[in-house]
Amino acid sequence: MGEKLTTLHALAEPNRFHIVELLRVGPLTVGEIADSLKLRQPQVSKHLRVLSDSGLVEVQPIANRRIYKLQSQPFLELEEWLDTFRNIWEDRFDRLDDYLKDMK
Amino acid sequence: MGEKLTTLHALAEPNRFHIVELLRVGPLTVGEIADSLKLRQPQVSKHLRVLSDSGLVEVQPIANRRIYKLQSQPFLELEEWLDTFRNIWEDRFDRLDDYLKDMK
DNA sequence: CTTCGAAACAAGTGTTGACTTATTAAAACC
DNA sequence: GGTTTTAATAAGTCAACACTTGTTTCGAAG
Repeated sequence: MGEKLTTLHALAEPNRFHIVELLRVGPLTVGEIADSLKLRQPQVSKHLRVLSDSGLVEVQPIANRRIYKLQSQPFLELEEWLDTFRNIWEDRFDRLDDYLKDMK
Repeated sequence: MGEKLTTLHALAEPNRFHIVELLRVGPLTVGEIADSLKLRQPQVSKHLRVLSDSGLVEVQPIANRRIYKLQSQPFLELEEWLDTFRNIWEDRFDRLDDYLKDMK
């Protein structure tokens, strides 16, 4: 799976998306996230696993707890990809007409 | 569901992602996409439905055929959202230290 | 060394959704 | 009007995955 697809897949799940929004304020532990989202701890761990595998999140174990924080790379790469579409919107001197001509 | 989530969900499926990559070259009919991806026509129609519902794609019916083309808005909105993270990477004068202090 | 707290791991359940084949709808052509 | 083509819709199957409860691991503290 391409890394862009992995990133998209990780972000597309509502609760994981919510976790990312929570983490943008600052690092959080598993328990804190579980409380916020009203999810059970194991499920939160699963979601964090997916986010971690996709590189969107990083763990830092402190004693008992594991502190999760956002990681910039996947976000930046996804934004780069979206940026490659800009050219398309701009120099679209309507290609649809050309297409229709070819069809005859 | 938020529109960002809808967009992410639509893009996160590998074949739909592939369809978007095909359409960036130019508009295509259902049949052309099905041939390219080696998928059956009904499945391609389903995928296009999802893309259309999310606003990523627009239809233009010409006689028998339906021509699909990309639509810029959802891409731009998603990029805007990603852009709001830039601040975070920059002014992160490591908040992790603060967090650890609070925990004691 | 026993207990307590936090979080990962295991196994099972239910739902979502990607695919299949078959059918229908609608436009073009004979 | 019947046939052909293109694509949407319907119904059913199967796999992926979000969630549950229960158990295990591991560090800290008594």
